[in-house]
Amino acid sequence: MNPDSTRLADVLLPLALEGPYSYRIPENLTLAPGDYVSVPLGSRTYIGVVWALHSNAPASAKLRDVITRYDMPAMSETHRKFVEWLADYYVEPKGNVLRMVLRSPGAFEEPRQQVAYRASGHPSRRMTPQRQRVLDVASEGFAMRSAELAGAAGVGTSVVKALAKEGALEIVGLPSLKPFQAPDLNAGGLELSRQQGAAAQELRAAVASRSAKVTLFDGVTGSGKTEVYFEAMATALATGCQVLLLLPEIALTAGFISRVETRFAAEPAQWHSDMRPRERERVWRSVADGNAQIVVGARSALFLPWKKLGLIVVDEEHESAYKQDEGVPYHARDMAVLYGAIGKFPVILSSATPSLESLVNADRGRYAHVKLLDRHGRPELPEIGLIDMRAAPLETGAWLSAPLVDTITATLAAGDQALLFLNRRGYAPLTLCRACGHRMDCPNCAASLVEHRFRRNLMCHHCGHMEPTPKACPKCGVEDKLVPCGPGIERLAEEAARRFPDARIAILSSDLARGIFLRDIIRDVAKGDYNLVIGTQLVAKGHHFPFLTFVGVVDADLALESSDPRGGERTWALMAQVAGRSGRGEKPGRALVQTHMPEHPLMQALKHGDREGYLAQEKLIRENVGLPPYGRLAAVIISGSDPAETERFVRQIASVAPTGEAVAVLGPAQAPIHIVRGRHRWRFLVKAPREVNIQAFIRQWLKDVKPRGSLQLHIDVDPYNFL
DNA sequence: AGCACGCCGACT
DNA sequence: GTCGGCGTGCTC
Repeated sequence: MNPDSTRLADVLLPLALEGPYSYRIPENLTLAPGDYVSVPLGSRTYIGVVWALHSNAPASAKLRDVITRYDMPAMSETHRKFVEWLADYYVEPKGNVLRMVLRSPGAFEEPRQQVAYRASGHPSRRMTPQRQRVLDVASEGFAMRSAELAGAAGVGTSVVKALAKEGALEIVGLPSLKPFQAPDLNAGGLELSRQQGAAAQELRAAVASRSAKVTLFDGVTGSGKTEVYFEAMATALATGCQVLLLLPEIALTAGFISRVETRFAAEPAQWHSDMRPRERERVWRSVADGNAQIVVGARSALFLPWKKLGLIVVDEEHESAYKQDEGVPYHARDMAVLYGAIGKFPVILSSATPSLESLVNADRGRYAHVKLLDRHGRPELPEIGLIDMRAAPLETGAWLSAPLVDTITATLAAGDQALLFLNRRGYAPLTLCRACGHRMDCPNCAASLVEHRFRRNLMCHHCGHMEPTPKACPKCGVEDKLVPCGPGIERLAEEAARRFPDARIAILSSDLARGIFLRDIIRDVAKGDYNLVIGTQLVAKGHHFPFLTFVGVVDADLALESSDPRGGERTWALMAQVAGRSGRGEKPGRALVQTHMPEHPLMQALKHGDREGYLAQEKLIRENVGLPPYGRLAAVIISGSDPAETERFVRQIASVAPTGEAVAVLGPAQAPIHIVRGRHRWRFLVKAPREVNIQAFIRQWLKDVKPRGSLQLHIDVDPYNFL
């Protein structure tokens, strides 16, 4: 017997499989753990990763052969461990996690040679003006692709083709994937203030320690955190490591990229959901072979096949956008910390309003804590005043109280810019029939439809269902009796136009009328073309409006009213960010907040700029009830299309829940929006002390539970919404 | 994720 | 009597 015939490779496949499958290694192949291979499975072939090598055949399996090994650097042991630990932490099949790594299928195909053209020096036999222009452009020396060349000469690609055929243009092969330039570590560093210099020194020291040290970098908006962590990145790059700068998807803007580019005199690799396959492939391969040294990316950039990652910076670490809620529900900030622990490299978490989780980790001494104050020596928040809405009666159809209106009038009169913030898209969140009382609800969800006047329709914010706004009530048929209830940003704009007829109003919302681009509006606002800005959540994120001196918050109670225990944390971060939009120029900023509960500790803390007091209170509440970060939490979510069948399944799961341990299983309860996309949703919450392995508990509980038919079961470890 | 096997409704 | 719906389960 040939001893080689017993060489086996365990290959992990990007499928919902718990573990790898074994394959025979053909004699002409040499494999090592981490190699990317293609293997047969059923009637198809898949790309997988060699997880282990061994020689003892599993008893039952009918083994097949590995087909090929891809000529690509192997996945590092650190990265493989990362996949395993992540799968384990989120109670997810390893193969599902691998699938997130193999998100660039093009990277495994033979790289197509790109064809470019250059003037050969031979003239064309039949010169035309078009041909002359193409040759003029082509003679400038750079080889260009046909579309670029034709575009620059203002002709069609057929002219280029014809010249190439004649020999007047010669074909050159371009390197199939353009390499990334190496960063220049000393390029565009700005002069740092003394404060910033000290913070940079601390971060550099953390990076230089080359250990799994996590630093919470806590700096006021406008304090120049970015420039400071750039220095830490330079330190890491100097040791020959790759650096990942994670941003919430929405913050990945051209403006931010150009700051990185200026600092390091090289365009960083970018990674986000909206990339073309070719660029995706380029970045994936460049990360694998180490050519891409700096990657600026959204959360999924964690899964790039890092050759030698040496630092992760998580900007805006408190952002809920880091929590993925489809597929594998991972939290990118937490997984960045996990990667650092496995790869033994530092991680920097940066925020002006850090999450309670990170702050408590800093308190416990698990994270280092570096603070940075405002450059102008301003307090953390601008002056925030409260308007007690119980004492400020509103006319029907109006949402702006007299003090708010007066302040805006004064602000505009002074030639300054004001912002009105309302975290609600559309015109009105609710539409009722005044004749019969019918409410316009989504046919697929247990939620009301939101009227959007710009788009002239009613829309469900949970499933995307849309229907034209009807004239007559669909229930009783009476016309013109449908009335909008409550404000959305579009309706607020209407009121503002009425009250401030001379204002130049800009509306910043994710759904605008067709043909209007958010980017253009944001630019014009920053230029001062508008003096009253009305916006939803997205105005809160990082835009710099130098002329803005006043912010009015129309309804500060929205997040607090929901019974989600994180409502307070969210409200604080949102208020701090929104209020922080004002006073970024020369003049100090001011904010007024409309609330029905001015005596609420959070509102009082906002008024007094007392973050520490608010945090102490919030920590106390969480600690008393054992919520994160003082306890562990996981949600078990069951959904199904048939209500009775779903409930039966839920009861069955409830009946096998282990009891009497330190772990509490709360529920089942219907989810807050109990029908979404026609699926009925229930949820259990599992609450455990920090020292308990909650994943093991859930695995044990659900090991024999099999959702059948339309039923689905999802496990969400560290759910973002507690309720 | 595919794809095949399997058991219940409307057709040549 | 068959064609085919997609529910279930397996793939090294």
